[in-house]
Amino acid sequence: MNKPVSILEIAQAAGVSAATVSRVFNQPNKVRADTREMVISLASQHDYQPNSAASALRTQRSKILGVMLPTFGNPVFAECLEGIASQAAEQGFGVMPVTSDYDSDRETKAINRLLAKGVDGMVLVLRDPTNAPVLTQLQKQSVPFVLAYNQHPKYHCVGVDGRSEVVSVVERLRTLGHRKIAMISGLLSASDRARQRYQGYLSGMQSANLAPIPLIEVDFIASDMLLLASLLKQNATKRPTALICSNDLLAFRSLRTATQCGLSVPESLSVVGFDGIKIGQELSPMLTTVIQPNHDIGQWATTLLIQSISGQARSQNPVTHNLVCGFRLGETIGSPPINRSHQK
Amino acid sequence: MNKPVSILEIAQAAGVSAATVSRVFNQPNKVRADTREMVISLASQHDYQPNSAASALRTQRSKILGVMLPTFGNPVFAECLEGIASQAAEQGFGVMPVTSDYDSDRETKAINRLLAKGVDGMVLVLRDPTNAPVLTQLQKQSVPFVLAYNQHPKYHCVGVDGRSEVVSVVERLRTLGHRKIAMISGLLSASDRARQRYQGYLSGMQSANLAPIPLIEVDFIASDMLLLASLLKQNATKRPTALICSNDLLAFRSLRTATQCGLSVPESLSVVGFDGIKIGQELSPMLTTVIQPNHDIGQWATTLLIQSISGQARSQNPVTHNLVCGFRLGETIGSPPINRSHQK
DNA sequence: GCCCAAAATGAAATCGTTTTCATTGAGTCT
DNA sequence: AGACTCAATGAAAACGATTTCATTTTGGGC
Repeated sequence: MNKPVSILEIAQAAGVSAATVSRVFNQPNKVRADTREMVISLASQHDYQPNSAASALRTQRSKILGVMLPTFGNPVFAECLEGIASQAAEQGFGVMPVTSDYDSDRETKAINRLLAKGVDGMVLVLRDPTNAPVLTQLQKQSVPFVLAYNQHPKYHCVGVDGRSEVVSVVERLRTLGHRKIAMISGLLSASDRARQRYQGYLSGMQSANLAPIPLIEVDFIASDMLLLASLLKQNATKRPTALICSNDLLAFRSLRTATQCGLSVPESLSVVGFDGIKIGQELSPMLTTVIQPNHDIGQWATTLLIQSISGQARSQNPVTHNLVCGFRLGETIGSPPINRSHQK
Repeated sequence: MNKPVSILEIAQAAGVSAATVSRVFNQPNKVRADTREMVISLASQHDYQPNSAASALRTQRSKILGVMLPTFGNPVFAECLEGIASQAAEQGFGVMPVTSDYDSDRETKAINRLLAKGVDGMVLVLRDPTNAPVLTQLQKQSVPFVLAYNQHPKYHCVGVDGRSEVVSVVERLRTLGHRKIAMISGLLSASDRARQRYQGYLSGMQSANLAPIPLIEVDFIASDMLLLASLLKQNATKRPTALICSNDLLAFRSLRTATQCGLSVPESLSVVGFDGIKIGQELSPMLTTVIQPNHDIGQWATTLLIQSISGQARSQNPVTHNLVCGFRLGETIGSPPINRSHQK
């Protein structure tokens, strides 16, 4: 019903040209102080808001950032999105998120949807950046993007060094006395992060001089915790005394599986997660886990992205920021049970 | 580097006018089949994508929906957002979410940011729609919106009937033999949903002929579970045998508090949540809770919103959809402990 | 073969900004 | 006072689609 006021009406009311009004908002220092103030007060009186479509059309900038995440359901990405959105808002950008559900085809489609909406750039969390033809397409169209959580030498990346973090976890468990340390993960083929963390496990075990146990790889969708269950049901001399979980959600499942197998945590089994999602600290026992700075990852990725959009980037070269993780010493780890059968 | 192709170039390549190309995409039946096909193939050959800003400017429709949520961190809203985004995408809309962190001022600012970006309408989850002047502002500017989770007779709403759901919970507990049933909630002043659920508690207790216990009201931000703790530390004849939590996150905290007070769940205390967030079923004990159809709420709200944007709404009158909730019978409720001191 | 209605197409105006380029005016220096 | 510089402003041309209105085709009926 109410038509929004245009820049012309403000110009008319102020007795200046549209150009001047435009300058008041975009290059205020180019306008004499008194006219500037009059225009501003007039504009706010009339509730003037520059039409974003017109502005986008003229400047070829929508001031919208695309964001692609696997899902909003995992608090890791929800927290990250919060970081992205707040930083973007700070700088006058809006964000448009889409989800891929860990599926390559959907990733491509989702990115194309973002492209169709004319975003100025994107923050992407990919299933696996190694062979993602969509990235070269983006480069060809010269759409700026930053990868979050992923690692790739040729692109801007913001994340954590999952490998070394897991190495520390192994060390820590080793220090507590654990020698049979297992790892459980989602499908390695579905995530470069999972692979990275697994590398950390292998290399941590090696430097600790311990024999690695074959990875327990589960399809996250199906609730097949059977593998883990059968491992945990072995007798005490065979079964692992500690379990490193590739992510917190998996850790929750593992805790439940352990309980169902009659193992108490941390007395009979130590469990460590990876992600540091907040809910973990509300539970009993409180989850011990590596805390990723999800909010900061989002924030940094956004800052970097906006820089490369506005061409303020120091260099053209891809930049990788690995932020440091925290560690939450919860209630799910302890010393391994003493083994009466005293196997050397 | 690569400039995107415009409609003119396609028109030129096809030997037709821009108008025809436009029609091919917007009113295909108005174009002869053979020219239509030639244009389509040419367009896809050249990777033509209509410029969204130009289209938005001309049609005065951005095809973007604003979404305001309290936070992404609560899986309830994350799941809802997923529903919104998928439904929006289905209909060719993008979504632009912002968060208010349960703060009224931020709500207003967030909504203004959405307005500045030129969204076609909004899905809003408000702290409390009762006195939200921002809504009348939206009406005055005739920006369509739909409330999710909130209830208000004058606006479109999609949510659940929290009141009657809690009544059922009380009944259920009563059937199990509970008579001392308490409720814990976030600040009532901060959420109409919390009030609604509390009403359900009161009215459920009344029809069950039980004396209600004063509400345990906690500020969610501060981790003051002390009130609950002191209640639970009373002796067995005084303390409640069942606790209804106004939301799942609070239920997790309560479970932890109970454990810390030395009460086992469900043997000494039954706990019921409200929300049905997925993580609840991964835990031990699995949380018993009312399952809100979060995804569907988002989906419906979006459908309704798009209808009222495109003027297909059946009537002008505000519509309220209350979707039915499910119930997850987890492992946190049971019969109350037998009280030896046999108080009548 | 001709006429007419209906279908298909095109020319041009329009959406509301931003920005270039030209112009005016005010101040400075000799 | 005259010449010149620099700041402040305005007129008008984009940006790329959609849509109205006029014009051309097409096809049917006789």
